[in-house]
Amino acid sequence: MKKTKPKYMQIIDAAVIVIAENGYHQAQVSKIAKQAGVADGTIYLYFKNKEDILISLFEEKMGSFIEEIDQMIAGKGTATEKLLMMIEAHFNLLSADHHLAIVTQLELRQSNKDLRLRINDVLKGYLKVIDKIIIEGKESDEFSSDLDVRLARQMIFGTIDETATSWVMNEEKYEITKLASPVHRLLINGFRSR
Amino acid sequence: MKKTKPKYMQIIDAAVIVIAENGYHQAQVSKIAKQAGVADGTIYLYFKNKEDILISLFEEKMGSFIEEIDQMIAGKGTATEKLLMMIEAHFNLLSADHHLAIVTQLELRQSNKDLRLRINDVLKGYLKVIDKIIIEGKESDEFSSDLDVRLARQMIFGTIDETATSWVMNEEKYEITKLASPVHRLLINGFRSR
Amino acid sequence: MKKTKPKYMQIIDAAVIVIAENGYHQAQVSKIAKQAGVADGTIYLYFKNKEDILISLFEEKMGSFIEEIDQMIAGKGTATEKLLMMIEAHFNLLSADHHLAIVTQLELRQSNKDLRLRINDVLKGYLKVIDKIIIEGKESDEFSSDLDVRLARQMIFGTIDETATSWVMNEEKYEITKLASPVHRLLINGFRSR
Amino acid sequence: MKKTKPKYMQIIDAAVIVIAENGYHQAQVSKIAKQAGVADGTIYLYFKNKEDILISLFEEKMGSFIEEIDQMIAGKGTATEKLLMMIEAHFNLLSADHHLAIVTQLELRQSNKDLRLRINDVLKGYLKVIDKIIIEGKESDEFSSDLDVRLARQMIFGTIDETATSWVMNEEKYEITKLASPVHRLLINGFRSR
DNA sequence: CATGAATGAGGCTTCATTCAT
DNA sequence: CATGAATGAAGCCTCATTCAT
Repeated sequence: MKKTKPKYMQIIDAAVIVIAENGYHQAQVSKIAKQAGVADGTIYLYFKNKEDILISLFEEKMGSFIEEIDQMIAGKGTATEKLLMMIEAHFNLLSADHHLAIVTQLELRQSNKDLRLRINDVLKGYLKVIDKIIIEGKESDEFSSDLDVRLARQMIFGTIDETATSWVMNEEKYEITKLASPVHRLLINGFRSR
Repeated sequence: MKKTKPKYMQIIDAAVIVIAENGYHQAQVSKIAKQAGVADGTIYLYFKNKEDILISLFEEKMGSFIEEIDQMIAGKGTATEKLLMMIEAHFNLLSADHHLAIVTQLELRQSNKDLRLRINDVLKGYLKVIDKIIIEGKESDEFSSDLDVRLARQMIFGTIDETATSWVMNEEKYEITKLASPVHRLLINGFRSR
Repeated sequence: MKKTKPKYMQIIDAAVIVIAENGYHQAQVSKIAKQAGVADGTIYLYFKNKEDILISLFEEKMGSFIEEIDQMIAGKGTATEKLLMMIEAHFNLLSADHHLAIVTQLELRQSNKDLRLRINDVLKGYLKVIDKIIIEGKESDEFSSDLDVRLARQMIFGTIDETATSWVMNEEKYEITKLASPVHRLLINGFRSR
Repeated sequence: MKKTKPKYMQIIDAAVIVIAENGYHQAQVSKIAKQAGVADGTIYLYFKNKEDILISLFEEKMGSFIEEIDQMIAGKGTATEKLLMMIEAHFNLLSADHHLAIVTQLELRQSNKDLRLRINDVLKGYLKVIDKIIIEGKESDEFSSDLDVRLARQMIFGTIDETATSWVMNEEKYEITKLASPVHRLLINGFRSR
């Protein structure tokens, strides 16, 4: 509904820019409104409150990304190949959108516990995709049959996330996209049945 | 110096409890003072400002932990064994101190960028310990000679951190200490030369 | 700009009253807001901070006074007559506004060095007006040709200021406006060429 | 009594230095104590409270100055000569003690109304000396018989004070002692019977 | 739909003073 | 006499949200 109105995405995109350039705690509603070219009050016609902007931001940006991933890896290829595709897609996304990388890896983590719980809800979709790959890998005997799915998922997500955060913190001095393959190899090595 | 005065640690311990029980943004100085059993102003005889309490908290708790780890793994054992000791020590620390686990895994991450940079300085000591183990493992041929140290470090740290955060977020429903061994095995599998 | 908005002067007038009645150090922002009939936060829509209220107060009240004086004495009359007009205008201003007299002669002097420097900037305009009169008097030979302008200025300003301060400190028990003429005579006697 | 103890003057001298170098509002009791080489608490063995230090400071420094003046001008000379001696003594005092000049002309004026009233009590002794000179001058017919004593006193004090304050504000760039004679001449011109 | 002026709660920090040693 | 660690009251300012226009 609201989401089809042009100002909805306009405000979210403004929020990404403002947060990336000013930091989470300096991203006042009035600043986002000015960046979006609307009045402060207009924000509240599209979002319940400030937290709602941030949740929606994460849902729109990461939610659509997760769906893409899900479709991208549907059917074709082995679990090993799918994992590579996923990591590559993840690193490509961050590499392509400088502002979004800063916001998701650094700034949004400063949000309070409530907001982080809501963000985790969105991430659960991502974790499910990871779980699907792991289970598929175990069934196809690519991965060890006694591989603990939760641990493997935490390893994959933790490694990708830490790699991405380090890269952003180092001011993106190197090409993160080139890390997809070696990261993938390390993970697969750990999971492989032998 | 300051650190030998009993009130210094008294205030830090109070801060851990107050932050864990009320959350980062609800941890007012007055609350910490009351918990420590001192007057508000007394805090400022031992700490420059509120941020200084939090930095000191992290330095005292994690800094000493890192030193312990460093000494614990000095000399004895293979890199593989040392990595296990480190993971066990990390999980034991969090498991033994419920409040500290919440503070370091969840609450302190809400701090602003300045504080997080200072926290990262402390963590660098931890990352150095990890690096030492990795390099030792490569030299002893336990780990693959073409293992990228930075990637391996990010994999180790990311996996441990994500495992710990998930555990805290799940309200510590399971024994995280039991995860040390399987986490270790997964990591070693990934690094092993073959 | 701001200055045309009614609340701007409303807040400044409130500040004069609150400072006069409570003293400089007891003039909290919340008290000024209440006196002005606005919320505390509204103050900060019109002033950068508390100091800005006080500077603006002085600029508005004295600044406009100085401009008035400047225009009043433009052209018409001798230097001697102009000096009288100036002294009368000054005493009339204080006499007409009890609160303002207290604020400018007693309370605002308690401000810190920064604020006092800003206040001095405003006063420089007044000193320039005085200087103009002195120079004119010297040129017209009303005043001695070897009269030191700086000294004469300090004598005029010092005498007026001390007279006013004494009057306020004596709780305005006598009519200060009646002092304009004798003060003027004394000063002119001192300056006269003979 | 207390005043004969060496630490009494030690603390007052420390206060002058601390206030001159840090400003009135940055002259904390602890800073004065450190400068005096005593413990904070020791201050309160010699002074009732902080205000008492400042009043005592003014009493000791200006009080003794006023007594000196009073004796210096006793008997000898005309009123005109006495006025010159007084102005010279005043300017010499400020010129000889840089710190004291800053404290009395700039910093102590920031004190609250109560303290300033107490300071005025001390100054009354000075004003009495001035009054004596004026009355003597009127009786000897040096000054006009219809000279208003209060106005003349305010003129003398206001001029001296403004001259001194301007000199301190201009960072004492010129020799204030050289101004005694011309200031004196201007005042005498104003008062002279003719 | 859109505006933007107005609201008002809430917390970190300073520093004069005390008093047990 | 002297110390100095401890006290605790008190205020400026920010910014998410509302609502009259």
